[in-house]
Amino acid sequence: MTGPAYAVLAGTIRARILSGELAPGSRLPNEQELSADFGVGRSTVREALRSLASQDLIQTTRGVSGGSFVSVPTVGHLSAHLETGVTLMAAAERVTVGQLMSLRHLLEVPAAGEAARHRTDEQLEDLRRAEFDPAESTGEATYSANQDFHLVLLRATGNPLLEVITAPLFRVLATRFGRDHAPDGFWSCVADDHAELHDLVAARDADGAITAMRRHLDHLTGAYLQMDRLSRG
Amino acid sequence: MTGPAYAVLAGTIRARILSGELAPGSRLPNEQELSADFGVGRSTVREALRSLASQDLIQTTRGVSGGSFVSVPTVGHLSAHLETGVTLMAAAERVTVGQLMSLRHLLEVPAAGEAARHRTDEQLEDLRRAEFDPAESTGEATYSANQDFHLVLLRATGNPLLEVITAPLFRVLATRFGRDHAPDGFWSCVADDHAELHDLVAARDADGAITAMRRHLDHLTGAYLQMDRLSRG
DNA sequence: CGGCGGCAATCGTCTGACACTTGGATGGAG
DNA sequence: CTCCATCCAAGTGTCAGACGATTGCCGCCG
Repeated sequence: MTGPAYAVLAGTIRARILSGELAPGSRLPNEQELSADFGVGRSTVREALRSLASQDLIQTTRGVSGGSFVSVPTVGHLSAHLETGVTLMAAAERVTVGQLMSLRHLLEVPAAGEAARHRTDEQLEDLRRAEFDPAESTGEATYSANQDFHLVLLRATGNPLLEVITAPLFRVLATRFGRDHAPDGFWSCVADDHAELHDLVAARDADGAITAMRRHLDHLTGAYLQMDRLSRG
Repeated sequence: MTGPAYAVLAGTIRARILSGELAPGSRLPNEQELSADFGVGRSTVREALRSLASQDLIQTTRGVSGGSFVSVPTVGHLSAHLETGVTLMAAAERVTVGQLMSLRHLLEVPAAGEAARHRTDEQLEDLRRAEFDPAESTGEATYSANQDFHLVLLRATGNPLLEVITAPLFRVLATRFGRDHAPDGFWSCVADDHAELHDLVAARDADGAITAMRRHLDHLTGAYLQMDRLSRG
């Protein structure tokens, strides 16, 4: 094993978690024991634990019943990590707006069909709540509701990975363009598209939802590309 | 600000990186300065830095020219994080083999078409190198080459996000089923599919590549599902 | 029986010290 | 003048010890 002791230790524990030797929910030895077991100082142990914690592999609590517990990363955790990574890659111009939207097409168009087929009544209700009236709400609320609509639709497919992967993509786009001045009629067009999608999902019309989503994403792509050109001069 | 000091500090620095205030490549103050600036001990600073480092937001080196430098996460970093997350979600049975393969379909089938359109001669050569002869190589080598073939194909699309997202999916499947006993003729079928895909990409036949990839993934799905049923009894 | 205070376990934080790594500066040999 | 070995300075890496903060439990007292 090479590298600093904290990295070696983190790698060792990490491997034990990944291999299932340390089951989710189980408790790691306390910091003094780890320190003694591996023959390193407690600071070194703590640095290794911080490393694991920031990857959501463990969770640490204080108090008499405290300690470090193996935790299963949630959809939200994974999604958040992916979002920061994609944000930075986009900022470094290694990823373009067109590439982001192209991936959304690949994922969200079939997802709309799946959602139309598998949605529950409760999910349909969630979808309705995520609609908005562009004439009444402020920019902040519309921009948040816009994300929610797509999020709920992804969730209704029943495949959690779809949400993990796709949510970061549109969150990156939304935080980048949410504040900019959108073209005239953009938000009302979005609201119309969402309403249409809602109705098609309600009717379980998978083919219709697929077509509508494709058109909706085409609208978004056009608007985003236009805003992107403007912001770059 | 709530929570432990190391978390607050990590969040503060993290926000400065995400906002662009700390540019990629720039150097953070050394640990003593950070300690003084934020009024915390050096151990606390170090725990915050380990946290950021394990998210690939900074990179720390030793020596006189050492320190912590803001770093842009690479495709490999992101991909690796996603892989561990998906591995754990799959282990916790929150994600099924079918769902993993369904996502591969969504992403890799169109990717094959894109690769056929945009591939360079060099990438075609990489693709050829990633083929294998099931009669000659051992299980270990075939299993690694199988991954490489799909990886190279994704890379040839020119969209780095496609690789980031898709590579973890098939790596998870490969590490899970790579050691198991595959059905008779599985590997030679895979080799034939790869050879066919290579030829279609060479001929820049996008539609053909799409069809071939769809069939190839159908083969894989069948084999994986069968192995999955066996391993569960 | 219920509230309340102490108690123990554990993490959180600070201080100070020293070892290790690295790259440049220095100085002598050829 | 060039080249190589050596020393030095700036950082991170690691350890030991101490004390504070938090939390849940247990026993005491009303």
